[in-house]
Amino acid sequence: MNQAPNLVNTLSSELTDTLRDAIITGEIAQGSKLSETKLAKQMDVSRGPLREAIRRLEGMNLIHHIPQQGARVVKLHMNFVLQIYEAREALESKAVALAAVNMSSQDIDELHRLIDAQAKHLKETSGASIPAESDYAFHQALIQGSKNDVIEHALLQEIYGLIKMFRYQNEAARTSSTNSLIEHRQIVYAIEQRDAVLAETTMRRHIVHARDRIEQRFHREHISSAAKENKPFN
Amino acid sequence: MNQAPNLVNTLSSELTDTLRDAIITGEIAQGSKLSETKLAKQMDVSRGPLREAIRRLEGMNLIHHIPQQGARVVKLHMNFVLQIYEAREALESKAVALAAVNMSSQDIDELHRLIDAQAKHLKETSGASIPAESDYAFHQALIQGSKNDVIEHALLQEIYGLIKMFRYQNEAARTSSTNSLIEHRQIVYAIEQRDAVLAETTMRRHIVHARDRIEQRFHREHISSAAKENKPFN
DNA sequence: TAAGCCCTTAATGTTGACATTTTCAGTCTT
DNA sequence: AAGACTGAAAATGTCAACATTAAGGGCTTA
Repeated sequence: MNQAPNLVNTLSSELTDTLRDAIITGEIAQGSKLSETKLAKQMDVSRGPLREAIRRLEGMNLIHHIPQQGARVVKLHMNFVLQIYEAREALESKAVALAAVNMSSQDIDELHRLIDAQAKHLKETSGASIPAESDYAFHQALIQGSKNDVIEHALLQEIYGLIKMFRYQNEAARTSSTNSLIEHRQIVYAIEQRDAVLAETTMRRHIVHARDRIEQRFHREHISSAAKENKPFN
Repeated sequence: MNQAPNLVNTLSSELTDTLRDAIITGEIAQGSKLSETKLAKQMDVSRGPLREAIRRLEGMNLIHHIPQQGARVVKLHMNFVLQIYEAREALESKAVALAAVNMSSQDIDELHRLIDAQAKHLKETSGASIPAESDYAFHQALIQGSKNDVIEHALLQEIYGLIKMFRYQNEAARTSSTNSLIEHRQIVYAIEQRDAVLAETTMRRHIVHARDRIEQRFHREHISSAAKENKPFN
């Protein structure tokens, strides 16, 4: 009598989620040290599960750990953010190319539902930006549509945590309105046509656009500053 | 009086390396369970550091862990291997495109040294295959030449462990002789010309070739077997 | 004989204490 | 006053024991 896919949350996995969210939202600041003893007291758990959570977050690129010195939250330098988007470009463009081949028609229907929800939201709020959660849901559906576990793991576990962190802590980095929706439609259209090359190209452009907006915004805000590469982004 | 970048190996990191090698070589078989209690006794350590090592290997995709049930070594199905190579294709082709822009001339000199060593080896052994270590060194130099930490991490921590595991446990999957060397030369040439597009295209072809050889070999060896996708590779 | 239940056993999850290393403040020396 | 040394305090690394959950064998029963 089991079968049920274990909703049982182990303490260590709960801690992972809690810390992950705290890092993404900036509740735990970039570059700040994660003291095991302090956190353990503060959250009223022992250090064992906490250490495991930290190891996992290390694997998610959210934390940098130095032996015998402890763990720190990563800092989102401009260069680092651009590197994140380069990795995302490589992986997610490949993901949609595979999705164009591997998605079922039910999977594609789901894409339409997600896009329609975005369109409805834009209409109702008359042109504001797409909610972050809705955008993630769309991209996640695409990524899972690739049916490639390795790419899915790399994107969802290693890349998207960083992207969420960056977007959450940078007001202006939220996905921009109608342009994104148009690009989303183009991607779904390409997948519907089972056109892997078109899907890949369109997604690549979608991400490069996002990357370019970030770069331009940074240059606008730090025009006269030297050594801009090593300055923290916000 | 320190500065020295800490050669001090913590026990948990030593365990990580030991287990990693044991998994890659097949000393610990694919799909077999990693019992914490048994391993701890066997290696004469406590379970704490061992658990951390297992978490890290989990992040490297070498181990699959199910809460309350334990950890198992991954199985290299054909489909999984092909997925690994698809992820590698996406990431490493982007890596060399970036390397063509970002590598210093000293970095490129190093590439030449690595290739010359391969050529020398082929000459001396008259056409045998390039040693695995030499091939890894070359690809690692390229990847690090991208100067992109995210891509580097994804490839070196998540992908290459699996590739080494696959190659080590499949005699015939070793890199094949002179063709590879030619392709290596072409990649270095493209980087020297600072031609990102050419470098990317050449690397993509290099990896697709490897992937195709794997697929063909599998089909040759399992012609009449149904459900070949879910059969373990070796 | 096969299916289901119970109980024993063993494994994973968690905790608190101990060991070792790092950090840092205070002192001393030049 | 600047720098190096010393020692106390705190942090990370490690260990062994406890708690809880899953796994396996034997029994009963249909």
